[in-house]
Amino acid sequence: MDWISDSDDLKDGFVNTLTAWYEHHKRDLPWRHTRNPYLIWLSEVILQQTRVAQGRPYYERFVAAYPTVQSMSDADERDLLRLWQGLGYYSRARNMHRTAQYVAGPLAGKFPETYQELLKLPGVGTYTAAAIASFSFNEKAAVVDGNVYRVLARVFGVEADITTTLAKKTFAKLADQLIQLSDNPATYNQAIMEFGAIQCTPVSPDCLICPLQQRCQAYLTGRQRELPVKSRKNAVRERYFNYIVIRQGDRIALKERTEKDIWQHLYDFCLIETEEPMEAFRELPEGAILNWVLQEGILKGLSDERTHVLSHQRIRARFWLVEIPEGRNVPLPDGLIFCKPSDTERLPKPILVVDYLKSLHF
DNA sequence: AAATCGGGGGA
DNA sequence: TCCCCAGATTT
Repeated sequence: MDWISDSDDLKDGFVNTLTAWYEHHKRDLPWRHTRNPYLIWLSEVILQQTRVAQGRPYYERFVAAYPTVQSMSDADERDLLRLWQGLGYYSRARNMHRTAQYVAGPLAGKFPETYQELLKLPGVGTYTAAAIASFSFNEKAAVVDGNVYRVLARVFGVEADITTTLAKKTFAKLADQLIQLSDNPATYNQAIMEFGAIQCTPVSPDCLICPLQQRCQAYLTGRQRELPVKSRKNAVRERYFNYIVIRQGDRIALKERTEKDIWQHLYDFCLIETEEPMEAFRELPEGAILNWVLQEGILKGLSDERTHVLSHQRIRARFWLVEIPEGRNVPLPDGLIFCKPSDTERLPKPILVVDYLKSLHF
């Protein structure tokens, strides 16, 4: 009886080839020296939508600052955000803190050990749950990330649009079939992602020395550039940020961002957003308090327009530095608070603000 | 199902 | 420029 179909044979070769390839090509990365689920989880959250080269130094700093889930649970959330500064997608840091508190508290320090249980943690979705379940506990849970979409789409010639729900299910099913054939799901999951990151890259994959070359639908039909199929392109919104940087002595007025917008719980300056570039800030229809600040203050400088690009927004920012004379007691608008240099340094801020503050020292 | 959430780096 | 990165959550 033919209980192994051609298709299964192909898949088996794929799994074995990738696993063998990995043993010879894997990078030496810090989170590959442990099975500690806390450290694996920490690395995976940091690496969500983040390149290894960018995330690695953050991982090192987080491990040094918070070596255990208990220590992270005990941390001030602002300190976590400050350490996260520059990584982007800041809700990851807050979800990370919530998970740390949940594990350290109700779970008594014991990390969940199965895919289904891991999935319940804040900030842990299908990818991260599969990663922890396999890397730490060797569960046959298939990771499906950007690398996996690309490798599977090319090798197996899957033309489904990866932005659609149906395609996600198709890829997840294929990935699940594949990992069932593996003797070591932890290694296989690492292997397919590493292969996508190093060999089967988005642009100009290194097909000439590819061990899957003669089994790759994309290579055999010259469609490496067309696969995977990804339709949706992001509309970029234009925004104009006019920052009033209120300074008195060495203190600067900062404000926590609390609205439902980018950079939640990070700190920036007094912000006036406009639909068009603003030239004369003294004519703004704003609150009386701000007007008083602007009248009492002395305009010390106006920065060039800086463009800050996010995935869905292009922000044009200008910074108006307003000096309040020492000794004068000027009430600040809404949530603004004067911060001494050490506090300004300690608070989490968007890179746009960090860069401006650096330029201020000259 | 689609929108939203950062910042950086490679080609 | 454009693409996309060890995605998750909200709308």
